[in-house]
Amino acid sequence: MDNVNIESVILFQIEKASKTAKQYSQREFDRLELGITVDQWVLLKIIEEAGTLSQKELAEKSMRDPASITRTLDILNKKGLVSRESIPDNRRQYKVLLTQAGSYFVKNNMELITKHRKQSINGFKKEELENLRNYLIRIQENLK
Amino acid sequence: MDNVNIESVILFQIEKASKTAKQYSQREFDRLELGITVDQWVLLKIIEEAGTLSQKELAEKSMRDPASITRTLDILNKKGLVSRESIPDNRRQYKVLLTQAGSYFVKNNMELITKHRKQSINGFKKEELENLRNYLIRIQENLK
DNA sequence: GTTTAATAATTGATATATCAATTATTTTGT
DNA sequence: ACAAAATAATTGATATATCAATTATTAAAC
Repeated sequence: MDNVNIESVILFQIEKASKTAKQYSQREFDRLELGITVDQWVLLKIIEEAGTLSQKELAEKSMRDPASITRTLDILNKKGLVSRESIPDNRRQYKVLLTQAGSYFVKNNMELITKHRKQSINGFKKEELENLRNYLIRIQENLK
Repeated sequence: MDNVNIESVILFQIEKASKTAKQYSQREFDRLELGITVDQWVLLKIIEEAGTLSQKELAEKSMRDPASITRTLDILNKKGLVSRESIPDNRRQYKVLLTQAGSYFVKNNMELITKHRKQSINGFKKEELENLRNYLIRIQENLK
């Protein structure tokens, strides 16, 4: 019987888990008055790890629309957390990077984020985590 | 070392899998000109399964904001797929239900959706699926 | 039984996402 | 070298999401 209850559909559970996690983090962000959204945090973290990267790369890594990246970077730039630097031999793209304030911001809040991450996988055995990671990647492979 | 690469963070992979799946389905919806979004489909499916339910229940089951449900139902109502019926002894909420056209719509497209679901878990053993489901539910429990 | 509190749905304001079109620049093909 | 195609970022139009406030109704507390 194909027509199963939607609650039993894996993709539905993935979406629920994703929403639950985002809402959980955003509540904490708001409570601590960090002044940014979870999606903005993800961009900051990706930039920090890359050191510097183009907006196109940022869009790919975060799986978001380039237009949306432009606007979010404008917001983060107004907050003084990121900047765009011109590239000498390439006037078509920028190097996106963290400002010093942005760098501090990520460092200062990393602990909170780590706490969230740990909370999300509380009670998981190492092997279970490996399995889960593997499953999620396989699903993405199946759908690309 | 806490400050791991974001790609290795489970929550990040969950979000990526979620986005990948939604984009995959939406591309197909658009290609087949179904005229609805994936999120709208989810509401239709929840309503179909429930038979009838209130908007509050619909918001809970879909993990969305009641305001957003109101507006999406307006859209689905304009498309002729859902209706709101008044409840005799309760003038504060409605019974949301599918119209006949909505009911046909769900039936007619269920096969496509089932194909997507199967594609997403292609190559998974039964046991792996059970594990994955279990992991996702545990993560949600951890974050509520 | 009447006031107060809680609830369901809606609306307005604002934020963000997405698509298509546009601009500026760089790369490719001939 | 030059025209055509491709690319990166931006902008405008539109859709949707979210929060807070509002309205209408029902349940509760006294």
